[in-house]
Amino acid sequence: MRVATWNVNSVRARGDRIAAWLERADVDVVAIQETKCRDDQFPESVFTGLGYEVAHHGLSQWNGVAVASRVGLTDVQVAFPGQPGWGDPAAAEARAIGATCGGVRVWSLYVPNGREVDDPHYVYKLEWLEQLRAAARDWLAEDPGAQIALCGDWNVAPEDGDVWDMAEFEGKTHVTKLERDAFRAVVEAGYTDVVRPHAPGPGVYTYWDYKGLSFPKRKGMRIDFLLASPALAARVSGARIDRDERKGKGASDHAPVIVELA
DNA sequence: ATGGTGGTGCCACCA
Repeated sequence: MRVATWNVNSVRARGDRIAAWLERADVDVVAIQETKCRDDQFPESVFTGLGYEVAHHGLSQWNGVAVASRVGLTDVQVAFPGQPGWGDPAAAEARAIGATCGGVRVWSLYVPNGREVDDPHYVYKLEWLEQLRAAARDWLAEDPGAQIALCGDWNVAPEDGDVWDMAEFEGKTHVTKLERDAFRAVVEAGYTDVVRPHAPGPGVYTYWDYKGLSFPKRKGMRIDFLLASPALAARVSGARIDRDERKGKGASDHAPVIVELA
């Protein structure tokens, strides 16, 4: 079985490209982030036309997450328990959806960006990661043998080698100690980054800004991860970042990340 | 040498 995570940066602007990638990559399950649409705008046929079932959660033109699967899709859950909200009054944004696919509990997660270190969105980001950690810890406490995949755009570069130049990130988000601590806390709750051993850095990225020719200049960041519970991590036989999908006209600014399960 | 979205016809917001 093959499971992927991909921030598509608009499912409507990239329907053809997503369909072509699904055919090429031959994945069984894909967790998608940044669909940038409401449920009533979601182009289901992109997925159903290729034999996938799909569950989407989108509330506006911002955020939006989905899980598509051709190995079954049941027990769809929108938001994780305790997921923090944003706004006044605080309301959960469309940043998390879970579904069981082929025996694996798949979560598609879009961690808040944080914007600037002195921005309220940064505090929100840290709280969001902390509550995700608590929820993920509880899932494993309930069933230590559960196969759980925490897939998504984490908006954190956990290691210095996960950005092209640490000097350029002085005082910036994605690399601060608090963000890295929050990410590591999820790992320490029992969830392993199963891609890094198969795609070691430094200089191995999943995201390249559209601005300033970042991709050809190899100025990227590794911020998309698939973290696996112990029972799922034990099944991982390979993983790769599909850097080629970042090439050409109409690409998302994120590359898909693919994990192979035995 | 940025791109997506939505409300308006270029600009604001988000990344």
